[in-house]
Amino acid sequence: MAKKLSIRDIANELNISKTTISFILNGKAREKRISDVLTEKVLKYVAEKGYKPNQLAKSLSTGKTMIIGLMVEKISDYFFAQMAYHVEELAYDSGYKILYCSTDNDLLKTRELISLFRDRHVDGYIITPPAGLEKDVQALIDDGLPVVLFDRYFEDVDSSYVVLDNYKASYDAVKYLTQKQFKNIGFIELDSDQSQMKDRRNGYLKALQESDLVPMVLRVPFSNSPDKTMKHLIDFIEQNKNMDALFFATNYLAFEGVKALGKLKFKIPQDMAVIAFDDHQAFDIYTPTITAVAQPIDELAKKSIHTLLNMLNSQSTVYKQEKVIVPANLIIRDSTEKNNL
Amino acid sequence: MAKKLSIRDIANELNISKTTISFILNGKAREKRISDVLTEKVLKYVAEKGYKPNQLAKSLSTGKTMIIGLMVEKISDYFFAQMAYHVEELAYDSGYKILYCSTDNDLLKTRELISLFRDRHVDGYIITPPAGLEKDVQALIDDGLPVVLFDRYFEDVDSSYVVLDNYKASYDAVKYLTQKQFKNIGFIELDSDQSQMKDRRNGYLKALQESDLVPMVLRVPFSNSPDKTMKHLIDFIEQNKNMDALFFATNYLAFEGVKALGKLKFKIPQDMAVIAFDDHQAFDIYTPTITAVAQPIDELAKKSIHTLLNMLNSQSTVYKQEKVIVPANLIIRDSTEKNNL
DNA sequence: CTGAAAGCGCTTACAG
DNA sequence: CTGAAAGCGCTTACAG
Repeated sequence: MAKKLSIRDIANELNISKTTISFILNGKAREKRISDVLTEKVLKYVAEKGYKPNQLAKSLSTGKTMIIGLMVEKISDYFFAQMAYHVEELAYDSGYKILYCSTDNDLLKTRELISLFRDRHVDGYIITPPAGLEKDVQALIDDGLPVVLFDRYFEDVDSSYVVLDNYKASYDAVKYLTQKQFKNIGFIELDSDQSQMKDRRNGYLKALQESDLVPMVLRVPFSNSPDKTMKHLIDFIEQNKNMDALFFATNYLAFEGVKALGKLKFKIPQDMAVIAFDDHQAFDIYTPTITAVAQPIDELAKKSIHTLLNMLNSQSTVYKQEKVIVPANLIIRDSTEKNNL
Repeated sequence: MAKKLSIRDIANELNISKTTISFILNGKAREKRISDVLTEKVLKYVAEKGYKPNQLAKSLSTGKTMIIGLMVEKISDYFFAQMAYHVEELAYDSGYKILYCSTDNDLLKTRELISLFRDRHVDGYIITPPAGLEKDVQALIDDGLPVVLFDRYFEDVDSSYVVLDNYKASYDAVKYLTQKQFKNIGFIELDSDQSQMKDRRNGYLKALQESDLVPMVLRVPFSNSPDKTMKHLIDFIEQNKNMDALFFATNYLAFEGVKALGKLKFKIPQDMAVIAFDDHQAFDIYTPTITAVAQPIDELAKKSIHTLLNMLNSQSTVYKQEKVIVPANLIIRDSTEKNNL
């Protein structure tokens, strides 16, 4: 490999100092009152030779890496994959690159990953935190590192975050069902106390309460195999014969639920209406199409990056911690439209 | 932020040289014949203080960043998202981190991204190259940088790659249809001359030829809107009334195709059998379930990382370029099983 | 067994 | 207007 050109080589070649070149390359020629002639000459030479400064050296001396650490629950999940795509695009537009990792919602793994990212001096963090990460997030903030939590937040930590309005989204979805005259609405959620789940549950409960309806809730253990989840679902459906609608707290649960309903020979929506939280491509092609609470992922990504960039561009390291709550869209499809049949 | 401990601080504190500490930290204590007592002392101190070496400084002096550049077509696509997840896991196991980006299959964008990754001195590359990237891949190889192409390859470039056996997978899928007595099998592909598409098309043509059947091929322009794609599909289906089976070269096309068939009131598989290339979660829950050619993504990811790690661990920078071809699995579901009805 | 010193390739406070 | 020098925090060839 042809040895890469360094700033020193250029300095020698052009018989000027590294300092001058560095100033010119960093757009400080004017500020440092370097002659236009010299500036031109250096810029021309650099363009000709295709010189690119070594970012490692630059980072070591400035302390900035221009890298954002993106820690999502699982990059392969539809929601996080979309998020990653949008975040990447916006970050690159601002000159930042993305180092990513999946936490698998595992506390110890996440701690390890934060430590790795710190060793690499990433400039800022976008994190979907697993339960129990409060102290670690606080530690990042205390150390003056820009952090934006995403998808969920901690009530006890004063951090920036960008989340969906899970409570209202869930409330609206259930309200829609009650308006459609469904009376026995089951809720199927993950066994998790993270904010996003809690808010979804509370929205459901609130909407039922307003109509004097009785809650029926199934909590599916987090780390269940698909088979076990299926069994839980089937039991739940069979034990609540009077149910006429099911609200699933995640799209994954909805997939399993729809399969379970199929096995039990339930017709959707005649025998059971279905709404899923978190939209998915597949909901639009399935027959019947599935009504879903859609998260505006591009919007969530945009707000996350903007919030982070604001912190990165701030002079102080005591950041204003911004809380951003984004409304969801209820996308009505066939799985709730009994009357259209 | 509490100033981070550096190797120099430790040297001062312990009254020994940075050299000695560096040797101990890098596991060269034995080799450098440093006393066990001193080694212990240093290790203990470091553990106590939670000292972590600055990776930037380390990278600058060793020239290794322990970062792999992952350049996929689009991180949000199911296939690439899965790939990213598996690659990440395996890379982290070997101490590597992942810097990722989406090429959008855009040649200029990809060139720009390679340049950015080079500036950051990533140690190796996994790339799903867009058409036209031959010279750039060759340049990386010539400069002694480890590169593994993924999902597609260039016939004219002697590079490592890991790809599916697209030709055989496609041939087998069509062969399956002919054995099922389908006689008029249409093929719907993207208008692309990249290796993966070409191999899929050729496998289809070969299988038809062996049964003396007539090809019917629709090429959908790459950058079409969904609406336009839909129109192409509907026209194609209407103009070929005799078709009894459709083979889609990508899962995205299959989604659109299934929608189109729905609009035209075709029943699957009675009026039209369907096979999709590249499996998708949704194919298993759709009614009827969709037969698909599945790519073993974990296997592809594993081979890619292993191939790259072999190069990274090699002494020489003139690497043996490995070509890995992975077989696909035909997953038979309801959309091809007329006789079961 | 251990350390002083040079080097990786940048930036920037300071001096003139 | 421009440059010599110190510094970022590591590694390692060399010397003893």
